[in-house]
Amino acid sequence: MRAKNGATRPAHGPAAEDTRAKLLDAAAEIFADVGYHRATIREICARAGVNGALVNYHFGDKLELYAQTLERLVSVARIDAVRAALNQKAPPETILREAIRARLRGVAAGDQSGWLFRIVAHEMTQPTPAMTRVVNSVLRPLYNQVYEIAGALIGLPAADEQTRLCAHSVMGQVIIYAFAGPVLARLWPDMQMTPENLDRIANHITDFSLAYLRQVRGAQQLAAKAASMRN
Amino acid sequence: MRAKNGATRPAHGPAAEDTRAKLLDAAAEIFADVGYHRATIREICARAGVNGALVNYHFGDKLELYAQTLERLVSVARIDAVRAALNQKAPPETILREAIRARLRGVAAGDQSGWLFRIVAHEMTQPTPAMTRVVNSVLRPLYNQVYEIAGALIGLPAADEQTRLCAHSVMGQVIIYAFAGPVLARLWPDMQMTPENLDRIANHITDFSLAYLRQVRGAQQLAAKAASMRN
Amino acid sequence: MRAKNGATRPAHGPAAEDTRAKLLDAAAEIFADVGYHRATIREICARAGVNGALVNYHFGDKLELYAQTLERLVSVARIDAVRAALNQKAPPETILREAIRARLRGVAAGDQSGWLFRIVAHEMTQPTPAMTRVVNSVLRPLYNQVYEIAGALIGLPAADEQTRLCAHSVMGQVIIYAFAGPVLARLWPDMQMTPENLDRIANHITDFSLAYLRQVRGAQQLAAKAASMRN
Amino acid sequence: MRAKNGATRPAHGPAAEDTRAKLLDAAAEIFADVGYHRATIREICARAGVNGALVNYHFGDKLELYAQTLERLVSVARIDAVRAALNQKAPPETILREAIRARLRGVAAGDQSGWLFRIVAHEMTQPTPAMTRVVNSVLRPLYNQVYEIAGALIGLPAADEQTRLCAHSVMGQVIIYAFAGPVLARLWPDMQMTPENLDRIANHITDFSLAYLRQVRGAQQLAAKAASMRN
DNA sequence: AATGAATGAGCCTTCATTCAT
DNA sequence: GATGAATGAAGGCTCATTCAT
Repeated sequence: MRAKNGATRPAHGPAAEDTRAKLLDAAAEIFADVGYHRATIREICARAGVNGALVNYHFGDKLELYAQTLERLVSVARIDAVRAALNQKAPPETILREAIRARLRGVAAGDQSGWLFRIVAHEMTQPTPAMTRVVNSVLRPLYNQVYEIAGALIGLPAADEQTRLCAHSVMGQVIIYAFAGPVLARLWPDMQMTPENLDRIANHITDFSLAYLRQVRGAQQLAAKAASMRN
Repeated sequence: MRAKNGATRPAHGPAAEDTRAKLLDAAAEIFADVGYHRATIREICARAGVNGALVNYHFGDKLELYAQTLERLVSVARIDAVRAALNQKAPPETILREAIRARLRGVAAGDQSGWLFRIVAHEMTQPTPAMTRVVNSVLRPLYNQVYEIAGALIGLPAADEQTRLCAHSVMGQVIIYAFAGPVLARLWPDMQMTPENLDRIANHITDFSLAYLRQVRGAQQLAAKAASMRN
Repeated sequence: MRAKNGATRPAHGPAAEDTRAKLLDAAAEIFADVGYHRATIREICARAGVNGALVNYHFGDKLELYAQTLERLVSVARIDAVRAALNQKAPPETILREAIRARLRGVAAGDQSGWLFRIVAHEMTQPTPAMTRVVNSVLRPLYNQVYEIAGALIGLPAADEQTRLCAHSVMGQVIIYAFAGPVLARLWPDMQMTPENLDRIANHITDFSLAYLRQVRGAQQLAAKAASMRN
Repeated sequence: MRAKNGATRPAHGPAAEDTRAKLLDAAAEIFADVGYHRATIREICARAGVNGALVNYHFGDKLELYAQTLERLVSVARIDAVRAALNQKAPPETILREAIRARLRGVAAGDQSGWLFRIVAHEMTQPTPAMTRVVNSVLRPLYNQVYEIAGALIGLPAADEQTRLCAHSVMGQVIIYAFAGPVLARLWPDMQMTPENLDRIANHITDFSLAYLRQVRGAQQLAAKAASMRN
């Protein structure tokens, strides 16, 4: 009835599902707090209020718990993203602004919405054996999404190097708030992470980025026109 | 003979000073690599080539070693910064470009130049009890420096909120490369962190940032002129 | 509903009997493979294809499962032995050769025929609390059988000390192959335990033993004749 | 200062050597008793009267402690063997008798002399990752020694298959007493393992074996003579 | 009769720290 | 000043066993 490799999970009843959910919740919170390596199974079980051997019973080992915690957060995030994408026939600049705002809000909220992002932050400085999975299932989709938006804004393919550099510039501005929660709070005490302030930050990041993106788009259009006139 | 809190250190001669230096060097390298929590005293002593009990003898405990490692890196960095500032009568745009380039190079270099920055990156995701000291002695000066440059570029005081937001935007773009070494390598395999590529990235970040900064400066100058005309 | 000591077993119908049988089969195989201590209930249940709690339900604990596994193997072996004895009006030398051959084949065969012998081998180096039962129900009958054969061959009572020593000599030669599977394979790689080689080994052991046994019988007969002449 | 792989041992002072010796003694006794897998570091340290983390400090891990325990026992045994071989200009039959007697005495003695043999017995039924080392350093020399004696007795090379089978027959008779200590005691309570009884057993095994060995030698000599006459 | 779930003890190992010389 | 040795507290994991349906 082990679950190693995630290959064969126990057929589980409602009671087990409840315990698993409690564990995954507690794990997500603690992994987001201190990362994979510093998180202890004991503490996760304690926070979940269950016996310390149940991680092994339900997930096989710590790494599998971590992986499934990630998967769960990813699937939740994906659902949110889809829902968000549905009503986005808006122009790409608006999409960018909304995406940045949404991400920042998630970061600051103590709840589930920011956990994934903070876990990724830990994974970046302290890679785990699950790094490949994290990259493929979390980071790559996230980056691809930003590549698309950036590409649309500057009129270049998503795979273009300039597109990527722009995407990284946008991501970097956002990610720093995901990383640096407690540190920023001490460094910058007069800037509480209230919803209002977060919105101002989000707007700033958007404006900051658009200044360059529009400039590139303009140059791009000029070059395209010149090329078409030459033909 | 304990040294906790730096209060009472063992009386020391030149031999002790040498050992301390070796330990601080080794510690800086390892703390930069894996952060405070994953670093082990054993490995630090091994790399320093000294007995495993000497950290406790000279520094009292691991945390104090960490703190003094930071202090040392900070003082070195300060000296470098001062030296760098001396021959910088250059325009602020050039200073910005050079600062970004230097920071990025330090990140990728295995040597001392990036250690402090990488330790700060770890501290952001995994704060230690020394966080306050890190913030005050490392991050605040670093940010102040960037505030100054950004303020000069946009024609606003360093303490202005918009100046700060701009500084954070610049920092964020740089910091992501300090964090994400192994992850970025997997995510973006065709972009090796060679010196050439790093320079291209540095230039991109500078251009990306300047687009907005110049725009703000322009608006600022217009507003100032309008204000002066009104008077 | 506990079954410790075999005293109070759960009342059972045919379904239960089937489960018990599957468990006893799986247990025999695994106990023969790795012995009592290294065998895990989980693996036994997995091989039996039943729920992991059923060992405790049907047998109370691991030790009782072990004991009943032994009892079952013993009773099977006894039936076989009786059947074998029926068509053995052969001379004792032939019986000895056949017995040795059968035992050796059982040792190498993955099947049921060698399980009991291999469990006894484990019990010898790693006695369990069931040792007394093993000795009384398995080893003593086995040895008695060999005592009889040896006694018949040398013309002395089964209980005679010399008979016993001879029996041990025969047993020892056979048992080493029951023990030492993997080790012998590494020590003596060119001697694969194929059926042909096992038969050669069996014949060697028989010849080796008969050389002494016949010699004793000869001396015995001489002594008897001398004694009868004296009377 | 770790000792993993046995490659780099700490340079150690007398105090450490004492602790190591206590640990190796306790380990040998317990490994001989219950084998590698069932032995616990806790119990070994308890019997040695030292802290439970010292196995790790001095040996790195349990397996390395096991390996060094073996090495030590082997070297002691080798010294004894050499000493024994020195005054053996005796005929091979005498050597055989003495070898068997010595081995049996070691088996029954509660002391160091039998530990190695009993550990090997465990290794045979429960191979450890150190099996290769055990085979090469303990079993192979032991077997080679017996091969030599057996070859000398029957006039065939040590590597001949018949020589090997004979050697195994001799070994098997001895080994059973090494294996089966507690079991034999219960099976055969009237045969206490007193020195006198052990000597009688040793003599029996020798006589039992010589009966066949002499017979083979005789046949061998006849065959050789016949061959030489034909030429 | 059976099952999934839960439990607690125990094991090996790692680590920062302390002791004695 | 420095060293080897020693210590105790966790940490992850396994296992036999028990509980509640």
